[in-house]
Amino acid sequence: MRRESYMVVTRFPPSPTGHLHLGGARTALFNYLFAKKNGGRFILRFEDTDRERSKEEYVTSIISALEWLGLHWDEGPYFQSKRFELYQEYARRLYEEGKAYYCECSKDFLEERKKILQGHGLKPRYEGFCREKNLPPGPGRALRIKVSVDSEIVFEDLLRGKIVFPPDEVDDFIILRSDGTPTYHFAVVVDDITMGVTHVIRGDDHISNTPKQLIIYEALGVEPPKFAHIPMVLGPDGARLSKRHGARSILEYKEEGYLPQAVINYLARLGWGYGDQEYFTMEELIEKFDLSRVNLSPARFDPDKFLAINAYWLRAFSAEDIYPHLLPFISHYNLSKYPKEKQIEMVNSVRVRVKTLKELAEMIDFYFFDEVSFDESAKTKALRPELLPYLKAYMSEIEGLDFEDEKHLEAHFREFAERHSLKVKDLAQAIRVALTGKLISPPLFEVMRILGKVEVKRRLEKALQSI
RNA sequence: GCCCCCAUCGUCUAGUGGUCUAGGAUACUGGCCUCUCACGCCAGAGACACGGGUUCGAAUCCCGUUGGGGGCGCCA
Repeated sequence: MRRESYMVVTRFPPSPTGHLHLGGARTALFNYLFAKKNGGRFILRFEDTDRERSKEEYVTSIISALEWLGLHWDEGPYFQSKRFELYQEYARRLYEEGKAYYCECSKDFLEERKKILQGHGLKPRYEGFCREKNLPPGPGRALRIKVSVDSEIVFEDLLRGKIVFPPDEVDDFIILRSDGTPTYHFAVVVDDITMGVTHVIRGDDHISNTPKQLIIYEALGVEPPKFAHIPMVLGPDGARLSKRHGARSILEYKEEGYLPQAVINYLARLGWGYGDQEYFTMEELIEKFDLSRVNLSPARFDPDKFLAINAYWLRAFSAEDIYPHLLPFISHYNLSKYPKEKQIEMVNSVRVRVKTLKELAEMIDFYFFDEVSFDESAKTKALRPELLPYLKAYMSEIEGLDFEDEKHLEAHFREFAERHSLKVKDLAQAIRVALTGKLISPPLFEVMRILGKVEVKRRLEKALQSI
């Protein structure tokens, strides 16, 4: 019989007990990239065997985060909660083959034994009380796998090479809870087998779990997949990611004005490098991603660098590409005030000055004001009374200027300043505040051109009245 | 406590025994540019955790120490 042609299959198996955070997103990304790079399939599977903690809202939020990032799955989403019969079938097989047995030990009793063992400085483990009892299934009985390992447990990690565990590392652990639901390790293995997963790329916090899963593969008589344990993402303080920093939902970064491209780029560079290259599009990542270049040590999340990468993509993309992402941030502005081409020009003029879409939106808000709202300190600083006569003179002169021509506006402005022995800077700042309400704005003549002659005159007049 | 993983500038990394007086990015400092703020450009400061080996030669290989991370559930 001919074997089916070899195809790479990876999966991302979040448990819907929280939002998708940076660590999870990076695991998803690496699995996605590896699959795409090798022309394989990428599966999404929700590990929701813990019905207590699993929430529908997290399923929804994880899915939209993945979609926003552009991490499209080829199969799924599967839900373990809908596959219980399958796990029970596999478990029954092990039981019938004598590779698993029912255990009637109570949780309290087990808890007590654990404490005693720990008290003796031993690793807490199940001591096999029910192993030889030959108990049939029954209420309150959990199914344990019979573990008899007489040599070291070894597996070849794609990144780290051989990883060796002592023979007594694993005890007779539970694969089916007393309520008949599967435990994590068992469900994962059955799923990976039935879904044809060839490469398991996951956080290195799973290294210590791998022996258990290897034992299940062995009992089931199935060749295990290849494993690649990638280092975890740590918080800026080097501790585990917590709510305070990176454990925030990916969707929160979306709301703060990060581009999906920036998130992908930042995540890719956390624990992976490609020479001196810093910026990658998804296409480039798919082309260049390689497990052998994945770092082995945990990486800290650095908000500054993340921001810098976002700022880079804000500059690198065209204003047209950025615009759709910006829309949600400016939707409450009076957008009908300007045609889309002018809005695009606004984006163009400020995108090098901001680091997020949110900041971008804030920087162009003045264009849409009916009444300029002044920053008081800016006003006192720049709109000084002694400038009043000059501003009036300037206002009367702009009547004859071509506002479509920035160069023309600027030339006249400089000439005007010189004629009145004014510093260009002083006059510019005064007009800037008059038009925008702020000390910081896009280049003045660009602002004037986009605003148009009528609006500029109107705003100048208003400002002069208030001095 | 037991077991596992890891170790280059503050941070992310390049580096796979000689090309390393260790490169890039970010953050920081100074300068240039300049109508503001940015962008950009130039310059500066900043690291191979420590101790033993192996080798003619080690950031690169081995061992130990220290430090960091993770696992040890009828959670995932």
